[in-house]
Amino acid sequence: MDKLILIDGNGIIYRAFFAMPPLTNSSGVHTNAVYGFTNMLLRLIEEEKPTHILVAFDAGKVTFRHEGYQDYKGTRQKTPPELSEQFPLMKELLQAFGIAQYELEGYEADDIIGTVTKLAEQENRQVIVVTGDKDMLQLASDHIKIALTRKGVTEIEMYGPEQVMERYGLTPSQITDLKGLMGDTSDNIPGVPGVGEKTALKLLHQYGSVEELLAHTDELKGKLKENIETHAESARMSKQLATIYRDVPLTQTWEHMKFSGLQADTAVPALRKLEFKSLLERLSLVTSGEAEVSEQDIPAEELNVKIVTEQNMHELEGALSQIDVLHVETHGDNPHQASIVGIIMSSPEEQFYIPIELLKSDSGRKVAEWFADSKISKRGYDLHRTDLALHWHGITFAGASFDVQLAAYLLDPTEANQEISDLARKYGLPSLPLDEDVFGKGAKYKVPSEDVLTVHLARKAAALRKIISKQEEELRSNEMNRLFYDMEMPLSRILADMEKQGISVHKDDLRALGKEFEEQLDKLVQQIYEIAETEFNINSPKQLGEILFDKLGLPVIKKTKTGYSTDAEVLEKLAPYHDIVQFILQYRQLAKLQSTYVEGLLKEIRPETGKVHTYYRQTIAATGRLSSQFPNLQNIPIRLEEGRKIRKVFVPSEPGWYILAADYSQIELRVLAHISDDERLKEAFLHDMDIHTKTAMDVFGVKAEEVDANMRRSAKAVNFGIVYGISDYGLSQNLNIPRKEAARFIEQYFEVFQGVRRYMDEIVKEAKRDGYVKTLLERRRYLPDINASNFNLRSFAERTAMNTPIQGTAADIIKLAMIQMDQALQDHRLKSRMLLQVHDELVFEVPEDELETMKKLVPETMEKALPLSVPLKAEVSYGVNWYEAK
DNA sequence: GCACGGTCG
DNA sequence: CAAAACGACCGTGCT
Repeated sequence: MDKLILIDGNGIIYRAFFAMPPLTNSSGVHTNAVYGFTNMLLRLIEEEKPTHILVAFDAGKVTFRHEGYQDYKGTRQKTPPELSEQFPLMKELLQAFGIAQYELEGYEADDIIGTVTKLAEQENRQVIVVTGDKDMLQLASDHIKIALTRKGVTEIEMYGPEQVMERYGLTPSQITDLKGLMGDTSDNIPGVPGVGEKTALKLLHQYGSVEELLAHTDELKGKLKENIETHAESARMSKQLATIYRDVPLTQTWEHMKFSGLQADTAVPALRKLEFKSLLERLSLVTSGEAEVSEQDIPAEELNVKIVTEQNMHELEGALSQIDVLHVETHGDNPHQASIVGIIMSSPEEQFYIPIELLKSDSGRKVAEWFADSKISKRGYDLHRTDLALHWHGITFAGASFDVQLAAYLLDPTEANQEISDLARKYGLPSLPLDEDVFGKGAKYKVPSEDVLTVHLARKAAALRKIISKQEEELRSNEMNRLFYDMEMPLSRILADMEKQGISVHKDDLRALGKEFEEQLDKLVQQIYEIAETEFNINSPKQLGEILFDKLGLPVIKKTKTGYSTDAEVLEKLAPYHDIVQFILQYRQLAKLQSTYVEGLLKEIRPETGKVHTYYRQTIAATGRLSSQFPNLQNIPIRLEEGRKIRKVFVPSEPGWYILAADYSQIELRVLAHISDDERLKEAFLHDMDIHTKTAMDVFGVKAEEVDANMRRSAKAVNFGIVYGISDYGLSQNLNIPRKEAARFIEQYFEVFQGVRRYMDEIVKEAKRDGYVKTLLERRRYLPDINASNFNLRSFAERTAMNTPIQGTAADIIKLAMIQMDQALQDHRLKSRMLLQVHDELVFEVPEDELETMKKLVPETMEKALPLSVPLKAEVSYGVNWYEAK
């Protein structure tokens, strides 16, 4: 028999909010009401096993128009933002649960419930109405039970007509009479003064209804008689007000309310997102079908995994054409130095574990050829790392066609480090033991026995196959196929090539530079100790703070969480007070160069090649940018001359070759001009004007020749601010001016660049509506805090909404340029090699006879990478080292 | 492992 | 009023 659970959405979430202790997820969004609601919901599903569920909401976005729920507090009050931010979360969760929700403009949840129960009545269906509002008892009947929440929402009490009679001695329909007499202050139902529940019940037991009572007021006496006669109209009206409307023009049919059990693949990720761990555990009790087994590991026998030896190698060779998933387990953060722990080659029917030594040996030749064949497509997790690790073990890897890690990154670039087990859980697949549990963590890392290892890797491969089909669907529905298959996948191979190639570092010159720094540092240290009249660790901000502020009594400009701030900004301000400060600033600068760029870089040079091989990570930056590690070659000094010298040690790897570098000019502002479609900004770039000068002219309303250095500097800061998601405070800090003045600049900017203002407004609105923002090429970034009540979180999300499409589109563009450049080098049969990417810059090493070609080809390719409504501009230069390529 | 500070785009 | 620019990595000190 059908059973419908009908929930008063607003009422329950409101009660849950006040009943539950405050609860926030790790990013500070309140979730307590959603938690309470969900807890109750899961319990009801378990206990009542409904076939249909509908959650009714008041129409309108955040305003409570309905009154019934507010008897809790006794007075009307505005919905706190901590609660209103939970409505979208709740609705999203219901959707993930496959539970119908309904709201209709101009009607309250009560009205919808009244109407649905009326229809159910007519069709002989069973309904449980879940509400905190006693008024609803009027709906009780043989078919309709009212589940009244008590103590918030954790307990419910079920009312049929008998229970109503037991409790009040009234029939359900008399509940309206009761309200008519006693009223309800929170609902603005006046009732009759002086009549409370007791009197009202007594009168109703005697007369049955408001009408009947009013017809017999002559039988009453004293004050009561007077009150009732005076307020007879109020009593009638109050009864009317308390009567639930039951004729809403519904568009939702019975079929829409159907509930066929929670589906783990959507419910699990939704609960995980909310960080409801205890509910996740309960979920297995109420999910249907497949999900029942989802908590279990796949039994080892079912994996059908074979360990490959010289003897049975032919079996693997025979199955090669069936292998559709590959997993290479590596150990070590740096893939250029990673060990290979194990390799699983997996087909839907059987899986093969092949030891790396066997693969390297003569007997493994055929399999190694399979790995190297770019025409054979390989699917797996982090194939970029796989490629590098295998490369340094002498195995060529080619033909990557689907990388699960990369797909997971595109589907949610902010979710950090999504391991295979995390993804299996996300998609409700059979669970995997954690790597941490199999191998141990950090220093305790240990490769388990071959049996254990083999089974673990086979489980991973089996999970990958299923994850891939889920991701294929998700990529397609997010319209990310082009981004994935035509951009990130091909780029992954190009990055690996660049990294394997590496860039030569002139070790002796670097050591010599270190020597120079050393001598200067020694002098500075002595001078600092002398002035301080004591020796201390200058590298310790704590000790330095004590010297500057306690001992020397300099004014405290800024504090950190743990004590005095001693950063460069503070020291600059302190410089006029004391000579020591200049020395400390110089010390800091040199110490940084020495430790990070001389010593750090020296450690990363491979003795065999004299090169550094960075590792570009494609799945870290939330905006779509690359990051660089071991060493980071994206933050080599350039702004100050002392540091810039470091660039002299980056040299071509072949004699007579050159380093050639090309960088995009103002790519982010050009992107902004395109996506905001701002006429003024577009015009500036169409005429290739100096954008900061042009901004100064427009903002300050002066001619080009009237723009002084200071105006240009301010305009430049404003342009940066615009790209970062402007705030008057941020600008005021940057320019060291009062906030009000910064606010004026911004206002003037927006007056002129109205298209930019429109873009900023629109993108934030879009983010609030969709929960994410996109780049030109459909790269997404979710912004869960965009509707947060916490000002900080919300503001941050808003700035991110403004910045990400800009920074992200710029990242898209240079990635396209790299792919096209890689192709161009092949097409032109050039020996030149692409070595580095630094966000808006590409660095090559080029033989002399290709210089002329490359000087044209590189900027042209970069400029054509993605046609926009404004031209892209790339500037090229070259020299005998990276320093000279300026 | 976290806090701080500094380097880049 | 609050609190603040966007995105990264890495070395040192200290718990």
